[in-house]
Amino acid sequence: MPELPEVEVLRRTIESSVVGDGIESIEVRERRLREPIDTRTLRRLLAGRRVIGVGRRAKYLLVHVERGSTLVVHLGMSGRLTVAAGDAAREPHEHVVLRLASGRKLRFRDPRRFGAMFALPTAAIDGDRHFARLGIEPLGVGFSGATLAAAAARRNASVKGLLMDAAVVVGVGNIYASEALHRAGIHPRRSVARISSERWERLAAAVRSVLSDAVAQGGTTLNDFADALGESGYFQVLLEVYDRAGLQCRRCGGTIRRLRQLGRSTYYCPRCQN
DNA sequence: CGGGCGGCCTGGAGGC
DNA sequence: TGCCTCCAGGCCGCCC
Repeated sequence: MPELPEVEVLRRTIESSVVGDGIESIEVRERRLREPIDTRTLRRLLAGRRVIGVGRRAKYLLVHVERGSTLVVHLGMSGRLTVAAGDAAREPHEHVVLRLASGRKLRFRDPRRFGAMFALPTAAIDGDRHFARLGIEPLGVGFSGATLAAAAARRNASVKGLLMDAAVVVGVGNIYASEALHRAGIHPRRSVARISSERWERLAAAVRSVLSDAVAQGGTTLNDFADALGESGYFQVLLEVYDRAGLQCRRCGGTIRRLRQLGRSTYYCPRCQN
C-alpha cells in the first residue's frame, strides 16, 4: 500500500485543502481496524478544534489541530483519506467521517482494515510506541550511505530486508525497495556484510531519488492509492522493475525476474543488479 | 538479539 | 457462470 511517497502526496493535498478548517464532529462507523478506534479520545482531543498543520512521520500522516493535539492516520494497505462534499454519498468501507466547519467531510475508507487512526497530544508523538523505534527519514537531513553501513554492522540480512526495516530507515516498502536496488545496481539478495561503502552511498542516493521522483509524480497508483482529492498518481508508468516480471529491463535489455523474499515479491534485473 | 514467518482483512485476478 | 486459490504497497508479535 502506500509507502512514503503516497503518504507525502496525501499530506500535501490534505494540507492545502483542510488547514484552517475546523473539525466539528466525528462519526466512527467501524472501529475494528488494525487497532480498535478509540472514539472517545478522538472526540475529546479533536472535536471543535481547527486544523493548523499537516505533517508526516514515516508512513503516518499527522493532522495537527489547535491546543496541542494530533490526529494520526495510517493507511495500512488499502486505506484512503479524502475530502468530500458534506452530502456526498457514503462509499463502501467508509469507517470514519470527520465533519468539517466548512460543510465538507474528511472520510477514511479502508476495505482491508489494516490501517489505524488515533489521536494524542502533539507533544507525546515522539515517545508514543508507534514512533519511538522508527529510524531516519530518507528525504530528511542526515540520511546517507553511512547510515545504512552503520545499520548493517553486526547484521547478516539481505540488503532488501535492511531497506525495509523501519528501525533503520522509514517509508521504504516493497515497491520502492525493489526500485531503489535496481537504480543502485545491487542484487536484492546480497548480504549487507558484502557491500562496499561506495555501494552504500549509491544505494542511499537511489532511495532518495526514487522516493522524490515518486512524490513528484503524485505517487504510485497500482490499485487503490489516491490523494485527498481522489487523484491517482503516475509513478507506476516509471517503475523499472516492480510488477514487470518477464518484461525487458529498460536499462540493459535483460529480463526482469521475480523472487520470493521475506514472504514478499521482489523484482530485479539479474543482468544489471549484482 | 536479529531475522523469518504467520496472521490480520477484503477484493480482484486468473485458472479450471 | 461460478468456484477456488493466490496475491496485494504494512506492521506486529511470536518463534527460533
